[in-house]
Amino acid sequence: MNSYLVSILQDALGKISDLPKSEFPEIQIEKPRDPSHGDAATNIAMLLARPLKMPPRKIAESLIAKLKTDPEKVSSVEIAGPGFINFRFADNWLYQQLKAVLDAGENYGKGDAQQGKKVLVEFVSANPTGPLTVGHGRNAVLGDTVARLLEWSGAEIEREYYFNNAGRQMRVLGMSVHARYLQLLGKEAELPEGGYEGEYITDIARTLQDEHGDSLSEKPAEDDIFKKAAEQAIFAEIRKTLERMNISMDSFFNENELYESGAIEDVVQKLRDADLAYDAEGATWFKTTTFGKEKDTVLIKSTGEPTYRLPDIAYHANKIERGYDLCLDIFGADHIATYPDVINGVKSLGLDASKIDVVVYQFVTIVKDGKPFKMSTRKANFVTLDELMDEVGSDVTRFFFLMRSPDSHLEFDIAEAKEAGEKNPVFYLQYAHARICSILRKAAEEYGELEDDTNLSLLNHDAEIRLIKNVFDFPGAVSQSAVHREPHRLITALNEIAASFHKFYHDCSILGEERDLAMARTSLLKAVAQTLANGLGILGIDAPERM
RNA sequence: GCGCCCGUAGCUCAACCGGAUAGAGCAACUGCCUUCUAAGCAGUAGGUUUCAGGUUCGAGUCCUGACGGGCGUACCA
Repeated sequence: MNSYLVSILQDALGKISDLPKSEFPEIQIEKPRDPSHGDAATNIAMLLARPLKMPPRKIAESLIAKLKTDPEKVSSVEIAGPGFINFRFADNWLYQQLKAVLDAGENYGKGDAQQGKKVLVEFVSANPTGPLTVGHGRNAVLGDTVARLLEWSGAEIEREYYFNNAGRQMRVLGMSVHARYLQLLGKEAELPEGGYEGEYITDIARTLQDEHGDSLSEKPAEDDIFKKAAEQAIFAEIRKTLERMNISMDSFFNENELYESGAIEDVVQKLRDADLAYDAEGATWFKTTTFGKEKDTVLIKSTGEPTYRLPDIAYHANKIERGYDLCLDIFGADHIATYPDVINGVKSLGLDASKIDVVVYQFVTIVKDGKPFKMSTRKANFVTLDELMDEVGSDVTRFFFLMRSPDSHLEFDIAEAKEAGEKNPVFYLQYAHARICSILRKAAEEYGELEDDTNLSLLNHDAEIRLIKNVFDFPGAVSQSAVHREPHRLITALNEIAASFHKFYHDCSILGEERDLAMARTSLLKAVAQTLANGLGILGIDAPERM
């Protein structure tokens, strides 16, 4: 519809002015906030006021005089306010589109903006040092949902989890298990400096005890067996947690591969060749001052250990070399500072860094017992995602993380999510879907199955028209959410559909109505239920048939 | 100090690329179940969009500067 309006406006535009085509401002069609302003509006007359040196309303008048609208599509065109041109859609067009929604079914809302693109979404990527916490939840849910949105835009998606099982963190983790293991055997042992205090460490030690008795007691704390046991147990838990949240990874990428393949050394060498890396003070540096940073950045510490930036660069280079059209990273605001280094690193290797894009989300503030709660994996001060899902389920968990803009700090009130039961906004959507399903079941009993020749033009109640129009907003909401990587936009649109449905439910009945009308309304509700189900599906949330 | 994000109703947050009278939920108050699920609907109240300038037909949105909050700014990840 929008492209139709743009094309007839362009025609009319050509007739009223002799401006060269390149000077025309882009014709924007938007949906007015206030429904009394019609179904679509354009501000083109206002944009032309300056170049044409005419008052906007005058321009709008002459534009409309030349506008050839198809009465089957547009029922009225009006000038309003400072110079908006408002269009109202013809009812017949609405009915045709509604039919199209029903025909599209579970594909309704799919677009082709990313058709044929191969996209890698990397998210979660928590190192296996402990269970996933509520803090990781936003990353996990956001990443998965953005992936789903891109799938709905036609992209071919791969979900990847990047992790590092070497390094200091993991060493301390293994030593922590070792200490707990000795304690279980009744021996004196202390957690290492900065050790992991969580209960799960003892559980892992107990498993080792069950399998090996005391035969490991002479092993040094750094022995791989402790670390490996921890990694395996923790990863198993992480996978389970993700699965519970409806998240399924396609691949797990171990940072270690980058060392084994020589990719790390390769990066350093190439940077040296490009005169962007040098040795000083026992360390190897990346000349980030070349790119406008205040200081150069250490790539390899004087201990010989790389900083995380080096494998990050190698990893992103690896992703691009694997041939994706887009590599999307999901990370928290605390990692934003490293992003330019990675981009500059990748560029310096002669790769196309424009294929990398990033979704940054702001921190989650956990509110527990009415107070902000500081979490630390190491100190075992955390609420795990599993605990949260035990309380509220995965639907509520996902919804909470998605309902706010990624740019916005998210306050996650545990108590509120727990008691959320009836008040929880996710139920508003699910309830609408369940309510429709219930009606459809009863309508099928009373009137039999839908027939193809349903007379949709019987739908002319205000509540019906509003509902139809809201359903039409869905594909746009999906594509906008995908483009901006902001799932909350989709939630807003779904909320409006649900609200319009609940209003319809109140105003219009089906059972007891004359058959033709009942059938028409049943068709409408099928379209609404389908739309809600599609939308909830993108959010990874169940669309229940009964509640 | 510098960089990024944020500041909107009592609270948590929306507002599509700069559009028309800034919207929801929660909390408060008033109505609506003999009738397809009241996990709902309708209504009342609640705002100088932190402040001061600027840009223009038009600013919550863009620019500058204050103020307030978060996160960075490591040879930690």
